[in-house]
This record gives sequence, structure tokens and C-alpha cells, in this order.
Amino acid sequence: MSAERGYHHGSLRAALVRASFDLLAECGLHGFSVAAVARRLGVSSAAPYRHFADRAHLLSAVSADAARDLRAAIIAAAGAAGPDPAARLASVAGAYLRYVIRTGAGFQIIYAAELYAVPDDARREQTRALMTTLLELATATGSASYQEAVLLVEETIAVAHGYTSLVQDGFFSRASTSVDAIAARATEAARALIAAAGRPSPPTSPG
Amino acid sequence: MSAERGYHHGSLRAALVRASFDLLAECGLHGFSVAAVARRLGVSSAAPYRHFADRAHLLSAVSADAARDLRAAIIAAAGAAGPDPAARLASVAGAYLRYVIRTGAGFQIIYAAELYAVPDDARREQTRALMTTLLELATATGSASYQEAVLLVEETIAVAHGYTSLVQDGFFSRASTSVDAIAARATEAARALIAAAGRPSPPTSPG
DNA sequence: GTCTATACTCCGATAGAC
DNA sequence: GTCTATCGGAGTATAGAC
Repeated sequence: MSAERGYHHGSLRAALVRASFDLLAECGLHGFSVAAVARRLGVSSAAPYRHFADRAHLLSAVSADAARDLRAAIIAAAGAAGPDPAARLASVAGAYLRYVIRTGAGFQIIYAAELYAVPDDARREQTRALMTTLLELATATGSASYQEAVLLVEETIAVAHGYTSLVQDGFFSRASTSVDAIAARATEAARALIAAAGRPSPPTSPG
Repeated sequence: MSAERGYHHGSLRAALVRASFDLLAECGLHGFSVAAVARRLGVSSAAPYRHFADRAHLLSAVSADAARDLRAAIIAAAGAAGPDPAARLASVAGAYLRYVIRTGAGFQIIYAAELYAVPDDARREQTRALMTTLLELATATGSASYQEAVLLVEETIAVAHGYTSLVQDGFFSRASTSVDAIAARATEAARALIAAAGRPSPPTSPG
């Protein structure tokens, strides 16, 4: 764990990805830089470029790991939520919030526009698997069509991402409100949205 | 409007704020810089510093205008939504999304952490007024307590911000889905959340 | 009130020593 | 496989001419 003045690490590549998560959690994508990651590990700013062609390829590796781990967290949360399909889908919102607050790597990084052109098959497979899992959870609620399932996933992710952003931007006085409490609120909000989606709704002016 | 090679503008200060909005709408806070704003107006990179002490003070002026205009947009939307308090509060979500997509200045900028220490009374008054308006709309739905009103505002903003982020990150294929259509979906989602908040809800595991 | 010019910092990325 | 050293570019901000 001590990386004060090391020359080689067993595998710098893996350490770079881990340190990138730490940096993202603390400083966000805004504060992320290859140089800062290297500094954090006590290696030179040139060292990362032996393992990643450029900044985008490092972020792509982070994206792949984040998609894999977030998917695992979602599957675990759905399992804990029991058999009700709506509760299972709603649990995604809480799992997303907790994962992103802990790791700093949310959809903004997993599906970052700047990674779209990076030809990383591993990342593409993980991000595809994540989306497939989300759509399966949505379909299980009884969506009649693929379109409906997509809308349900959008709703769930929107509310999860919205609450997550509010936490990250400091809207909840951090001292007084725990992450788990806010995750529960996000899950509850998602549950309400999912329940409402199954019923016809009165016309509302689009204001 | 032509700023190709101008020496002085009637008021560069106002022009800088306007150009900042344009830049934020196109490139986000990520792509914002004082230098880029100056470039956009055809003035030197030093010129802005005659009108704003530093980058944070320019962003603070943007924040103040954004809070003022967003509040006006919200009040207008609530007026168009009719007399039902729940519909009026829900309309905030759509108004927020449309305003932020158009101007690039959402809560991330209006309540940006990097502005917290900037002593700009004009901004503080506008941001306070915006929050007061939101709480009034929430209270009108029949919230028993201030705490409940805060939770309602949080829900509404979370869903609005969540949908807005999905649009900004390109989750909706821009070509096929109009901003107004997505604003309507955000409003509808907020309406469902507000309706659910008024009723007791079954216990859900916080997954 | 804006200009030119400059100092400083940080980042991305490369070259070559070891 | 990591180092030192360096280049080029961008951004923030200041100094001094006009």
C-alpha cells in the first residue's frame, strides 16, 4: 500500500486504475488528470503511458471496471430486494447512488462521450452487459414492449443520477444525512415512478 | 452583434456574461474558460479582468442571472400549469430542463461549490429567491412541515436534474427526441413523485 | 477600457538514459 | 518498465503602453 518512492509496482497498470477511482471519487472528472494519478502513486508522469496509450484509454479501463462492478452491485441489490419485479428495478436507484458516491464513477464516466471513439472491446462488453441487465430488470416488471422497458430504465436512472448529483454538489448537508438514507429515498422515488408507469395518467400541461 | 475586431463594446461586462452562457450551453462547465469567452467576443484575454476580479467572479455573475431567469421561467411555467398545486410544482421539472438545455446554466453552476466563498450579494439574493420560490410551490401542495416541503423540492429537482443530465450526456438520441418531449416526461415523472409523496408507502428494502 | 506582452502553472505526450 | 528531461499548448492573471 505504501507508494512513497517506489520504482516498480507488481502491476502499475492495475494500480493506475485503482488510483483513478480514488481521484474521481475525491475530485470528480473535472479534477482528473493522468499526471495527478501518477503523482498519487509516487511514479513519474511518464510512467502511465507505458500502460495506456493516452488519457482516454486509461479512462476507458476505469469505465470497464466501473460498469462491471456497478452491474454486480445492481444484481446484488435486486437479489436483496426480493421477488417483486418493481422493487427489484427500484433497488437499482439506491445501488447506483451508493456505488457512485463511493467510487466517483457513474454514467458520466461509464458512458462518457469522450470514450465513444476509444476502441476498447473490454469496455464495450461491460457497458453492454450493464445496459442489458437494466433492461432485463425493467422488462420483468411487465413492460409490454422494448420501448416501454427503455422508458422505465430512463426513469430509474434519471432519478438515481439526479439524487446522486445533488449529493455530489452538496445539496444535502453531508453531516446530517447519511448516504444510505438518501439511497433509500432515491429507491423510494424510483418505486413511485415505476408504480405510476403501470397506470394511465391524466394529461398534464408540459410546463 | 458583430464582434469581429471591436475595440470597445458599449458594455463589455454584459457581453461577457452573455457569451459565458453561450459557451456553457455549448461546452459545459468543463469547457468554460475566461480566455474562451474573451476569444468569442473578439477581445483580448486580459479584457475580462477589467470587469471581473477573476474567473469565479465572472461565474458568479452568470449564476446570479441564471437564478433570476430560471426563477422567472419557473413562475411562468407554474402559471401555465393552472391552479392545481401539485401540477404547478411538477411543472418546475420541465421548466428546469428546458432552461438548462437552452442556457447551459443549471444548479451545477447556480449553486456551484466554487462560488460559495465569492462574496457577491447580488448572486446570493437571486439564489435565495429561487429557493424560496421552490419551497413556496412545494408548501402549496399541502406539506405539513418545512421538512416535508424540502423533501418535495429535492424530489422535483432530482428528477429534473437527472433527466437534464441524461439529455446533456447524449442518452436520448438527439435527432429523434425533442427537448419538449423529454421536458414533458420529466414533468410527468415529477407529478407521479409528488402524488406518491402525499400517500403512505409500503416499506421497501433500501437496496 | 482595451491592447500587447509576459510570467506562471498545469496537463498531455514524447525521447532517450538506465 | 520506470526514470529524467523536455516540448507544446491552454489557462489564469498581471504589468504597462496607448
